Amino acid sequence: MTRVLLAEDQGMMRGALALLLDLEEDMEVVAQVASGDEIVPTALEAGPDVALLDIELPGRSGLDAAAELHERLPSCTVLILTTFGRPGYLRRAMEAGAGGFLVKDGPVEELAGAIRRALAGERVIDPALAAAALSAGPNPLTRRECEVLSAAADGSTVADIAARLHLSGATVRNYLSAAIGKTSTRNRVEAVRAARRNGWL
Amino acid sequence: MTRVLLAEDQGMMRGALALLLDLEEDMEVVAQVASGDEIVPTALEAGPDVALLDIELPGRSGLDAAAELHERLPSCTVLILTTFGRPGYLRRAMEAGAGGFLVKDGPVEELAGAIRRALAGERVIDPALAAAALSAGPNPLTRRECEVLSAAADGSTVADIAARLHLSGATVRNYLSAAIGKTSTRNRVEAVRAARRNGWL
DNA sequence: GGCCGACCAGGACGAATGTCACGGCCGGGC
DNA sequence: GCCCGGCCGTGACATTCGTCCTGGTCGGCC
Repeated sequence: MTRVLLAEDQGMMRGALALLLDLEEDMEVVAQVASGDEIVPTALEAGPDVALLDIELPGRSGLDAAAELHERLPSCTVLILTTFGRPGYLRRAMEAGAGGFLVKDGPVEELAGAIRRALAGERVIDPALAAAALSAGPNPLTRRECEVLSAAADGSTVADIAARLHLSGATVRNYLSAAIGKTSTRNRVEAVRAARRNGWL
Repeated sequence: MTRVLLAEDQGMMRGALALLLDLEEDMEVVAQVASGDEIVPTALEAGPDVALLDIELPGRSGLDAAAELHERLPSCTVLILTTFGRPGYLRRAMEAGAGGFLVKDGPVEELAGAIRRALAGERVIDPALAAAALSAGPNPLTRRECEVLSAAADGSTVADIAARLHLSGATVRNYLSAAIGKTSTRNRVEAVRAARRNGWL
C-alpha cells in the first residue's frame, strides 16, 4: 500500500485528488495539508511513501519544502504538481531531489501512473517541458536582483523598495536596470512578468 | 438524472470534478469543455440541466458565456465555479442570471449539494462573499478606462496602448490618470492590481 | 598577488509618467 | 432647451523612471 501526502491549497482540488487517489487499489492518502509550512512536520509524523506537492502555497514554497523533505525523509519520493510549467520551477525541483514534475493540465488518468513510475525510480517529466527548461538556461539574476524585482511586482516605487530592503534609492534603481537588461525587457513591469514566466521569482 | 456540463481549463481539475460528480447517484456529466468558446455550442447540442463554468478560461470569459447561455437555454441552471471570489465577478454572475457562485476553496463535499440546491431554485452564494460584493460597490470605471487599464497590465507604454486602441497618447494618459484616481492608487501598476482584485477587468 | 563578480552608493541626463486645466463632440435625462 | 457624463484631444508642468558612468568593499578563485 502506497502512503501519500497531499499538499494543495485549493480545497476543491485537494479533496478531488484525495478521493481520486483513494479510489486506486494500491494507494492511500494518509495526510492532507493546505499550506507550505505544514508539509515537513506533517510528513515527519505521517511518514508517507510519496509527497505530492503544489509549488505556490500560502506560507512556505513547495519547492523549499521539497528540498528539506528530501534531506530529512529520504525514504519519501517527492512529486511536484503545479499549475505552471515554468522552466525555473522544473530546474529547482530537480535540484531539490524531486522524483517527478507534473502540471495540472493533462489528464487525471496519468496521475496514478506517474506516481507509480516515480516510486519505481523513474524521473517523471514532460519531455517538452524539459526541453523548454534546458533552452531557457539557468536564472541569470542575482539574489538581490530577484528580491528587488519581487518587491517591485506590486507597483511599489523606488523609494518604497529601498525602504523595505534597507537600501539606497540609487542602488535599487541600478538593480532594476540590471534586471531589465538581463531579461531584455523595456521596464520593470515587463521584467517582473518575464522573470515570473521563467520561474525565477 | 441531472445532466451536467463542465467548463474548466485545467485538465486535472476537470477530470477530477467529472469523476466526482459521476460518482453521485443522481448526476451525470454529459459534456466537458476546456475553452470559453465551446460552452454555448456544446450546451445547445448536449442540452444539460446544469452548467458548471469556470470564469477565467482561454477564449471567451465564462461570465460572457453564462449570460448568453441563460438567454438561449433558459432550462439550464448556470453555476459559476471560480478560483477567486472577486466582488465584481459575483456581481456580474448575478446579472448574467447565474443560479450560484462557488469558489474553488471550500470542501468538495459541498459541490453536489450546491448543485442540487441551485436546481431547486435557490441562489447559492457564500454569505461572506455577498457582503464583500455589496460593500465594495459597483464598478466605478468606465468602459474605456477598463480597456486602457487592461492594455496597461502587461507593462505596455503609453504609446503602445495608444496604438493598440487607436487613441492619442494624451488621451491614454488621461484615462490612466482617471483610473488611478478612482482606485485611490499611486500609479498604473497599483491601479491594475486594485481593479483586478475587485473583478473589474 | 591579480582577477572577477556580487554588493552598495552617488551624480547626471533624457525619456516616460502622472496631474491639471482647458477645449470639443455626442447622447440621454429633466 | 439645458445640464450632465462619457468620450477624445492638446499643452504645460513636476515627478518618477531608466541608463550610464563613477566609485568603493568584500569574498572566492587561479
